[in-house]
Amino acid sequence: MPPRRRSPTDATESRSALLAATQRLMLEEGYAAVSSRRVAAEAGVNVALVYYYFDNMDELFIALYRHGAERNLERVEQALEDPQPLWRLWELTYDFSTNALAMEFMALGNHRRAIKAEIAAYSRKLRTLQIERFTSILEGYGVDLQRWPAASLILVMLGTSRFLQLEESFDVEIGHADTVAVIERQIRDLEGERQPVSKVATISLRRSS
Amino acid sequence: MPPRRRSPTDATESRSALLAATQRLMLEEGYAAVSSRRVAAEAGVNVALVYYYFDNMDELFIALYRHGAERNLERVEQALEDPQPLWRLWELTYDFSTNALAMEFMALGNHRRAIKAEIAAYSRKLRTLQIERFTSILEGYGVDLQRWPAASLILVMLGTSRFLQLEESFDVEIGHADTVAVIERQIRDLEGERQPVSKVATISLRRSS
DNA sequence: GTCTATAGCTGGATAGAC
DNA sequence: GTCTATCCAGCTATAGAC
Repeated sequence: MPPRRRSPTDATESRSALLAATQRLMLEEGYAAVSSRRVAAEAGVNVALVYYYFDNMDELFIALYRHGAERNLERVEQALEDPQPLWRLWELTYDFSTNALAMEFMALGNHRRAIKAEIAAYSRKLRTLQIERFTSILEGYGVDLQRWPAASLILVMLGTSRFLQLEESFDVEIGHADTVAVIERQIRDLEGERQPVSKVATISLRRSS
Repeated sequence: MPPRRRSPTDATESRSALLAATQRLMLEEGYAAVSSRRVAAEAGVNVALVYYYFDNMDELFIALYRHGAERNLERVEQALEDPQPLWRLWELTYDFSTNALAMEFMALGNHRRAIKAEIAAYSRKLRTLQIERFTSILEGYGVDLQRWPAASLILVMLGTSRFLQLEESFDVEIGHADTVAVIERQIRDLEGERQPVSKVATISLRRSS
């Protein structure tokens, strides 16, 4: 393919195009494929613009991470307002693209300090929120929190779904259906049959803010 | 540091040195740090030797993966012979270096076909073995396998421990102690207090082969 | 804001001497 | 088996014209 040229009228969309291209590349070819040249070509933009909009490649990654993190936090908050927060959490973490991107960032953060710090800060914030809210939700369900602390249920769900997805991206699916069935049965025991996302929740969220 | 020179007498240890250096680099700095030049320097060996012993970098990675995979398979088989196989599986997957390396390989395999295929093949083989053996082990414990298929217990354990470790490598540990406590309580319910690795198991394994 | 041009580095891989 | 030398590609980042 020839590099996509933007129409001359789309002004300072370049920054967004670079972010979008970075995400696309990370998902399709892994973070190692994201070089200034490739991301620029993919965005249909000149290489030098990468350094005009971002101090360096790390900053580009961090900008993308923050953007995704904010969106994800909003989705989690919305899920927590839903009448079936466990079902929503499960759906959220079983969403492929979110998860795959998170994995790429973790692999990337593994050897880049600035990115590592960013991920750690966000993860702590998110986890704290999840535990706090699920503690009262599960209490409402009559769960014995001494035996089953909210943190343990959340981490088991997150860990399992991430692991299943990781394996699935390698076309390994042995035992997955059994595992999903067990987890969904446990959720059903607490929240009943899964219902579609409640629109009421979104409205009440708006009302309360 | 100056590159470590080997004593002139150590003959064809170069190959092993390269493999060891690759593993060290992957663990300490991530797979992206493994270049032919760096791995050669780290092993105290000339760059050209990398291509003498391995067709290309992918083959070097695959050779290292196979070596680790074989060793791991042996350890799993030994764990399955132990009187407390669940405890042993838990310990094995909660071992840091095994896990960290596996993660690096997965990130690497994510965008290198040859490596991806290697990981997939090994994972399927390992999972099949684990499910087969744990099905009869759990049956012996009186577990209701309809409600709790062996695969689901194994995958939840593996997924959770991997996730906890991943987070811990980012210094995020919120809720981890609670989660570990819950899982270890469940194991204790089935296998009693954790005992040190049984030597008898190793002997009986030898006898039966 | 966008581009060209370029410096300076690191990478994979090979040819050929010893 | 081991080494030197080398080719060529791709990368980050900057200077400076427009």
